[in-house]
Amino acid sequence: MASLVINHGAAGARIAGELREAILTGEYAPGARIRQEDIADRHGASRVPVREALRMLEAEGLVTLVANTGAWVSRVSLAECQEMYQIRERIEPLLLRYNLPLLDAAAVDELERLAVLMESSELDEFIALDRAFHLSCYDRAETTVLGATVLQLWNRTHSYRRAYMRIARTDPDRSVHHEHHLIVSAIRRQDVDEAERVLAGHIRRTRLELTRHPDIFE
Amino acid sequence: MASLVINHGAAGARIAGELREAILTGEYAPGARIRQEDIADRHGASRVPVREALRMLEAEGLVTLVANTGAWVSRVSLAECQEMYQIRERIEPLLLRYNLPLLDAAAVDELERLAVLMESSELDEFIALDRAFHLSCYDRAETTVLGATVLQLWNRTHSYRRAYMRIARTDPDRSVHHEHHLIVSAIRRQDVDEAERVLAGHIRRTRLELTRHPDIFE
DNA sequence: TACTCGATGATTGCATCCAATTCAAGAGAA
DNA sequence: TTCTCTTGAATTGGATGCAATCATCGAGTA
Repeated sequence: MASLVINHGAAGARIAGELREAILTGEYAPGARIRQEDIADRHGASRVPVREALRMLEAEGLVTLVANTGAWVSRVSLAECQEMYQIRERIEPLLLRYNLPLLDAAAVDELERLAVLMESSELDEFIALDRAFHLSCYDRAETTVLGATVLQLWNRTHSYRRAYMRIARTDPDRSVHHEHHLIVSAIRRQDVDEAERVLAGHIRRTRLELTRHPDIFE
Repeated sequence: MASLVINHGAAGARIAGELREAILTGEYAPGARIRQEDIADRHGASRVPVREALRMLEAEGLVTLVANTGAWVSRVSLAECQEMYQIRERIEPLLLRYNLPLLDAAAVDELERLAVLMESSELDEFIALDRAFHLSCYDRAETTVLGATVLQLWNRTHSYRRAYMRIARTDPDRSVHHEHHLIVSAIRRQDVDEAERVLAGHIRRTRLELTRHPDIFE
C-alpha cells in the first residue's frame, strides 16, 4: 500500500529544516513568538512533529522554549555573541586545517571568485557571499563534530551579522576583503599555519568590531 | 485543583536528564538499543515525552536516532574522539581563562584536594574525580555557549574514557597527576597564559594516548 | 546449501483528544 | 485609583489509538 506521505518518519526533521531556513532568512526575527499550531498548519502536519522540530532547534540554540508558555526565536546578548566568536576564533582554524589538503586549485579559484564578488556587493548579498566563502572552506573534510559545531555558531549569530551590516555599512571596511584574499593565498600555497593565523585574526577583528555596536543586541 | 504531576511541562526534560545519567554511568553502553516504550514505562509516562527526550539527547550527541527504526546510544569512532579532544584542546583553555579570576583560594584548595585524591584512586573513582577536577575549574563563570559545549564533549566521550582506563591502567601514567598539579599551581598564581598552555598540553597528551588503544572503539 | 520473497509481529511516527497552564481582561473591594 | 481575585479564552503538554515501517523468520526455489 502506497503511503500518502512521501517520507514517513521525517516530518519533524523536515519542519525543523524549513523553520531553520525561515529564521536564517530573517522571516522570523530574534524574539519572535513561534506558535505550534501556526507551524503545523503551514506544513499540513499536526503539532506533534512541530514540537519535535522545536526541540531540535532549541538544541541548536536557534529557538528558546519555556515550559507551558511557548517558543521564541532565540535572542543573543553581546556577551554570548562574543563568546561564540571567541570559540570560532579557536576552532575554525582547526577546521580549516582539516580541509586545507582537500581544497584543490578549482576550489581555491571559486573561493577567490567569491572574495572578489564580495568587494562590490552590499548588505544581503555580502552576507550571503561571506557565508558561502567561509563555509566553502570547510565543506571538504568529513568531520562530524567540528563541522556541525562551527555551522551552529554561524547560524546562531546570523541574524545579528545582518543587523550589524545594516548599521556599520556607513564605514565600509576594506580590511575584511584584504583578509579574505590573504586566506585564499595561504590556502593556495597550502600554508596551514599561515592560514590558521590569518583566519583567527579575521574572526578576532570581526569580534572586536562587534563591540563597537552593542546597540544591536536589544 | 492540584495536579497529579508536580511539574507539568517538564516530563521530556526530566526523562532526558535521567536517561543522560544512565548513559554516563554506563547502565546504557554505546550501541545499546533504547526502546521508547521501555523508557516510557520506567518513567510512568507515555511515549510522547520520551520521544522529546530522545530528540534532546540526539542533539547532544548521546543518542543516535534512525527514522522508523529506533534509537541507540551513540557510538564514537576513534576519528570522532580525536576530533572532540582537539576541539577541547582549543576551547577548554579559553573556558579556563573565563573562570580563572573567579577561582579563589578555597576553590584552588579543593582542586588540589581532588588532584591528591586522584593519585591513590583507581578506575571508576579516578574517572569521577578527574571529571570533578576539570569541571570544577569551569563552574564559576556564567558562560552560556562555551560551558555547555565543553560539557557536551565530556559527556560524549565519557564511556570511552572509562573503557580506556580499564585497559590502560596496567601502565599507570604519572604525568597525568603531575599536570594536574601544574594546573592547580598556575591557577593559584592566576597565571592565565601558563594555565592555558598546561591545560592544552594535558588534553593533547591524553588524545595522543588514546591513539595507542584504537581497539576501544568497537 | 544458499538465496529470494512474502507474511507476521514488534516498533516507531503521527493525528486526535483532553488536561494543565498561562495570560489577559474585567468585576469587586479597599 | 489601585490592587486583588476570578473567569475564560488561547496555548501548550501529554495519553491514546491507528497507520506506516522495519526486522525476523519460514516457505519455496534454484
